[in-house]
Amino acid sequence: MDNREMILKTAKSLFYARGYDGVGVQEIAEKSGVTKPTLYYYFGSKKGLLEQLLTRDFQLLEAEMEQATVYQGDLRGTLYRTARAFFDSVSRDPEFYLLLMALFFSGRKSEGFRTVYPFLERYYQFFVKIFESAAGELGNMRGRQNQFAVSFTGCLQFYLLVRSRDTEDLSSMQVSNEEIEELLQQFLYGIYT
Amino acid sequence: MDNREMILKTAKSLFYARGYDGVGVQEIAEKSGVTKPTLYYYFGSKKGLLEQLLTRDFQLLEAEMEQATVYQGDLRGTLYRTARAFFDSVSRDPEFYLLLMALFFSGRKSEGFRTVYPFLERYYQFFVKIFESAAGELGNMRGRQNQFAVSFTGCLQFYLLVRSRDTEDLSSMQVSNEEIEELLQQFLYGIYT
DNA sequence: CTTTAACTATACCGATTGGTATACTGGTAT
DNA sequence: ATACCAGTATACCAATCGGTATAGTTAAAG
Repeated sequence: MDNREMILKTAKSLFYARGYDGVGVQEIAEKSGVTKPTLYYYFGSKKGLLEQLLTRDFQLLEAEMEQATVYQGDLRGTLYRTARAFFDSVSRDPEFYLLLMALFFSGRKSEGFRTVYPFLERYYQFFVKIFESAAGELGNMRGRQNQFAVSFTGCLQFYLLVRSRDTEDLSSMQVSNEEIEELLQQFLYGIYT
Repeated sequence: MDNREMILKTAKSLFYARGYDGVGVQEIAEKSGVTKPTLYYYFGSKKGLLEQLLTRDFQLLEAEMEQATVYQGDLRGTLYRTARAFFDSVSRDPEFYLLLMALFFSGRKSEGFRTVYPFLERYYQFFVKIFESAAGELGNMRGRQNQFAVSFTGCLQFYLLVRSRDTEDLSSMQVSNEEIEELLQQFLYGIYT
């Protein structure tokens, strides 16, 4: 693995564990086996490092979401594929996903938040698009696409969160098809089923 | 307002805006109109400051949740009161609530997370309790209390989150009774209603 | 009048922060 | 042979980090 790659990998892991502001450039360089000027040669600044990290890992995430969220006349099926893609993405790289969440919830005026915001905004649009496409199936939405998108992502997020609460080993954070079905059932028909 | 109070207030506001790790003790002291030793006299450490801040503001939050979550033979009513109390708490002190979220999602090995975790664990139990009390109404839960609690809090959280995304002015983050009814409807009976 | 305790300021600590000036390396193109 | 260039290391910068030793200052209690 070349130095650039090594730095990105180390940074992701450290940012995940102790937060963007909690980790110094010095430590990232050391644990990557390089010196600071090398890091600054590639990334220019600490913010630049985060940006390139996000840009790279978001490409995978978006590519998967792109094809999972294609509406094929069946809301439930689309949501299922989306949820499946979502959980797969996360279990492939849990550190990255939890880093995203941390950055999203960090202070609105922090560098971390401002850097991650445009990425997450685009990501969120995939979910909105699903419900917009399903307008025929859902009847008059009265602008509720956003509410649906929010509560669906909310379900996914928090399902994951509680999972990660118990399991210290993130790599085993697999979500089964049956669990997705249950989650979907509740989302579509409520808890009285 | 005395110094201690002033420090707590300033710290909350700064931690909210730029994150626990993103704010130095120096700045908190300065903006509170005191010097660092004064701050350390009262709180002992930066972590101590955060702890006392959480302890104080959590008392209000818990007191409200305590009475809102009392089950009175009616799940929907209980959830309604809980949601109402939740949104009221948040709109009374949005900075505090968003600080909680930020800390919760911050790296598992960060000081901020470790400090806030026990508080949030207790908070979450209020939601679990609701669904446990409603066992008679919901039939065999097959251990799904947690899943319900998670997805309910998830709905609340993300409803709020998207609200706060658009409105820069947090103080106007009021959620109407009608909105709560809609949210509840969806949670209980799904989106096909 | 003095002791005590709560509180606050001056001035400092070593360590770390993000970032850089400068020089050097190895390989490649002319 | 030489000029160039991507990449790397040594050594440094001012500023800030969390935290503290010490010396007041103030007001109430004995």
